[in-house]
Amino acid sequence: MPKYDFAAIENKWQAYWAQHNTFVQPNPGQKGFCQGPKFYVLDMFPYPSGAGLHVGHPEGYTATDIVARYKRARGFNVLHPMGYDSFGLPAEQYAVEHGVHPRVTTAQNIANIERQIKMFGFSYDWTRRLATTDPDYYRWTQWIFLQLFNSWYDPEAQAARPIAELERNLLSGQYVVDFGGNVVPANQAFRIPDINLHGTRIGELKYQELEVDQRRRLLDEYRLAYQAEVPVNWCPQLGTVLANEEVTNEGRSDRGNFPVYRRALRQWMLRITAYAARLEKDLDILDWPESVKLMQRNWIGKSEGAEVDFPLTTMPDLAKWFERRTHKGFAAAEENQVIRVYTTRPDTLYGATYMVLAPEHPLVEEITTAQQKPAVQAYVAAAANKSELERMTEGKEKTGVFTGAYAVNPVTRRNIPVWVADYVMMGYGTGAIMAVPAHDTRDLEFARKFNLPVIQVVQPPAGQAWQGYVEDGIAVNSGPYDGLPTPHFKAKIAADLVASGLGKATINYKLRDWLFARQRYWGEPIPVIHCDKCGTVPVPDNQLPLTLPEMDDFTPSASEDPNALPKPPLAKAVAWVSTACPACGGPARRETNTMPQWAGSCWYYLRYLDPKNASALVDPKAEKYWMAPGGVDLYVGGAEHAVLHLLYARFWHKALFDLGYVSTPEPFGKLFNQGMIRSFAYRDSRGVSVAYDDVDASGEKPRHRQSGEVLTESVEKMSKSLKNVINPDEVIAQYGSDTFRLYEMFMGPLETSKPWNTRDVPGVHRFLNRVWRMILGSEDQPALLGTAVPAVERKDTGETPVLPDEVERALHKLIKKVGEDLDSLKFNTAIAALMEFVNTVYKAGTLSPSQARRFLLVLAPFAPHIAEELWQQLGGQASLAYEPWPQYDESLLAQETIEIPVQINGKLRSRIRVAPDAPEEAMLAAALADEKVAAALAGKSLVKKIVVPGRMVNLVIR
RNA sequence: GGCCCGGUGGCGGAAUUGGCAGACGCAAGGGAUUUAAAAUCCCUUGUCCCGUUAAGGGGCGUGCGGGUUCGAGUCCCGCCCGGGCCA
Repeated sequence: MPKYDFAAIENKWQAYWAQHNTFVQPNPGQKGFCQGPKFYVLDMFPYPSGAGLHVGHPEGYTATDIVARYKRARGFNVLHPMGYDSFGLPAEQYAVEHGVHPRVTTAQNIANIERQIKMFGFSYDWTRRLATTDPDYYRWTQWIFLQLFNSWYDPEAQAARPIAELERNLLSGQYVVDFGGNVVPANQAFRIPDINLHGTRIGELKYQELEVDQRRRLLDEYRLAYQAEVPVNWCPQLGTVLANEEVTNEGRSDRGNFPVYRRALRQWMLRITAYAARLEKDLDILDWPESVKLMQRNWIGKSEGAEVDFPLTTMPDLAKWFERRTHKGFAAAEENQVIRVYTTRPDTLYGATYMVLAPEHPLVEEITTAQQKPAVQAYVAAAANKSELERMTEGKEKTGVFTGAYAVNPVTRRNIPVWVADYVMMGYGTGAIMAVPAHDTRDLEFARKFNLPVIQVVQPPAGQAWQGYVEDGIAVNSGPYDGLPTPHFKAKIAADLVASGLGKATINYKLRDWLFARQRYWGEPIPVIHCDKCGTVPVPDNQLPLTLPEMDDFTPSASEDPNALPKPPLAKAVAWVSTACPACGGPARRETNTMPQWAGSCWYYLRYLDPKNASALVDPKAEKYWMAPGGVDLYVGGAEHAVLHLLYARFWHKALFDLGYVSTPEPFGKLFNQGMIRSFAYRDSRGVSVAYDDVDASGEKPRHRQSGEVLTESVEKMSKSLKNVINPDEVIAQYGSDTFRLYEMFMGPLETSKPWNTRDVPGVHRFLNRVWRMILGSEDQPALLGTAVPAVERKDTGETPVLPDEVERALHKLIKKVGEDLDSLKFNTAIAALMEFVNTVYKAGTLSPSQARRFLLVLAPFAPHIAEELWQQLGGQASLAYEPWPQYDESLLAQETIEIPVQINGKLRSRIRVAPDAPEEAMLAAALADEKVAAALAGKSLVKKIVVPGRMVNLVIR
């Protein structure tokens, strides 16, 4: 009989599957589609780096492939696609360093990574393959961007709506524009303060009363994709702005380690903040790891508190102002001469002894006294250079400057000083705070440093110091509120603030709008055109995709000068930039920023559904079939995407949902994070890393192969510098991909991080060899496969039925166990069960052809190549991929008798055999009849008897 | 500093969620087969003690200390260590 020649077998079956289109899955309405339930199982697609795959990639891919194959056997139509996230900074950097066009390197990298992926024999439907750099793909990325550009978030509908609707509502007078430039429903307009600083009535404006360019700017302010002057991480030497996560803790660029500066630059933004509430709330309906939900919740950062207005002492006729507020209520927009703060602790209002404005706060300039001006200006200028991270870091010495101005604490009516300090962020809340040093850590540090008063307003539980106590307690020094517990106080004062028109309960989010522009070449061009006459105009639909211009020099303009302005590489493509305005036909300029790397991955799961559609991003019929009701049925990937990718994709999906392009509120119903595969790293006494191949691990302690020196061993992330990277190509060459798949799944639970141990690989390989010999035998060993059939299979021949043999029973147990384990993604224990079954067969010495075939069907999801080959050897005419999953018979699993432990005083003393369904009394009787138990009981009194039917007996004696 | 995971033999890890701790695999040891080796097959293997050998028997064991319970790897309290996220 032939040996198990894994290389030949794996090549043969991979070619077979490709030739026969075994895993091509048609859409509803297409040729070959069969009605049935669907299962969409998705991998986080890889970034095709020059280094190719590492062993972490195939871990998730193998898990999803096993599920995909299992679900096919269970009769599902399975969507299992793969593609490439191929735009982005690393490709461009690589291209710059090697002097090749990114398109070329990207194509090479994709070819290499696809070759590697195909070695594993994954059952992807390769006809659905996509890359985010394909113009056919990013045409629709650009299209979605324009949908966002052409939409606004309607606060009444709580949904994205076409911007044309907003304009219609403004024209009809349903909405008006208040003097702060905000769109307000007309029926709420009376809330707008109708007196300005100079005492003249200004009221609200009708849209029609605005100039044309004012109207345009107003609408632009409300788009989901908009431009704004925002503080960004500007890295002149890379020539681009960076996302926060691309900046190190030291305030340098992740790539290249160049200095990064805070600059206010005009940038494209996406209004993800409009979706904060829904992104937070809908986490509840998702079957995701709690840790990921928690991270998203923290990132969104929902907090409940209150906005409170503090008038400045320069307010003319303060008493009148308070009186007016009582009549008119809380102002919708901020008023002049008033500082509006956001606080999560309105119950500490009586302890507010000073206020702080963020350095960027517009009031800083206005309220600073002449005397304080130089100091404040210098401070604001210095703060502008600091990164947010630097400013937020706790424990850092607090800094700040007094503005010279005073505000009135609205409840104590005392004057309190207004400071400017960089520990307050403009982007959070209102950019201003009331400081309660007694009960806020940062305020206390600040107050101590600048000698500001500290007043206790919360009584902590006995034994705790009140200074710096930030938890809930009982109110003190708070006038009429004294004695109230914190939660009651919060509720009461919120109502009271509303009544006096001084504040209102507010929900606030930490989430910021998404900076959506990079000064880069290798990204999707933002499809808009700037016209001096018409403003920002979208590229017309029929001109999409807007492709990247051919350029020889796509390096960004780097500069040592921190004040240099961004010059995106696309600006150098002069002919491409200059174009005609689609609206007026006049001369106009193309946008030269490109989209960030996250853009393409925000919606790729939708394009897989209908990847070749030229007239829509996805056909609605295909979308409904594959996505309804809960979206992707299983999404597997690394935890590093817990926040950003998954949050951005959810945001786009919700916007597309609002606009009617998708039918589910969430994209990914079930998410699973695979753990990281790490590996042993070895260092010698000098701390120098020693390569895996140079380590002799056969002795007590790992030693250097050449020098014999004892090495220290640790488990680390795989990295070049630690010389502990495992290359999947080599493992597959030596053992085959079935072994590789099996090993990665056998290492431990999918979700935990585990160390790769090459020494363990032969173990699973040995198992596959045992399977092979079990069915086909070897040169010097006959196969265990016999022609005899077990009793259950003989039933219909009329012979006397005998009890099912142990192999048959073991097989039913196996089928049940593997099914259950696959449903809960416990691959390691499923494989252990497969091994146990084979061990049983070796002990029994025989199995029938039918048993062998059923075993192969259960093995197939894990090790598909060997399963197909043996299936064919047993007479199978076609691939087993669509053979139904074998059934098991519960009654065969029931055993005649089971062994039950008997404990005396909680210690195991004996075992008895009883029927599985033996009643308590029978179990007790059997236990008491046991020799050892009787011996233990002799001379003692039985105090208590605990009998758990089918499980155990415990006797308490004294 | 806060929050969230985790800590089980020489190693990776099992353990119907409160009911026989250590499934399965690796490594190690012994045996069979072989001229020999590889491969293969079978057996042993948490640890300590008693038993001359033996059959047997017992104590201790899931990071540490306490608690709840007839019974704790699993639940509660306090600590130690490792990882992740946020600061």
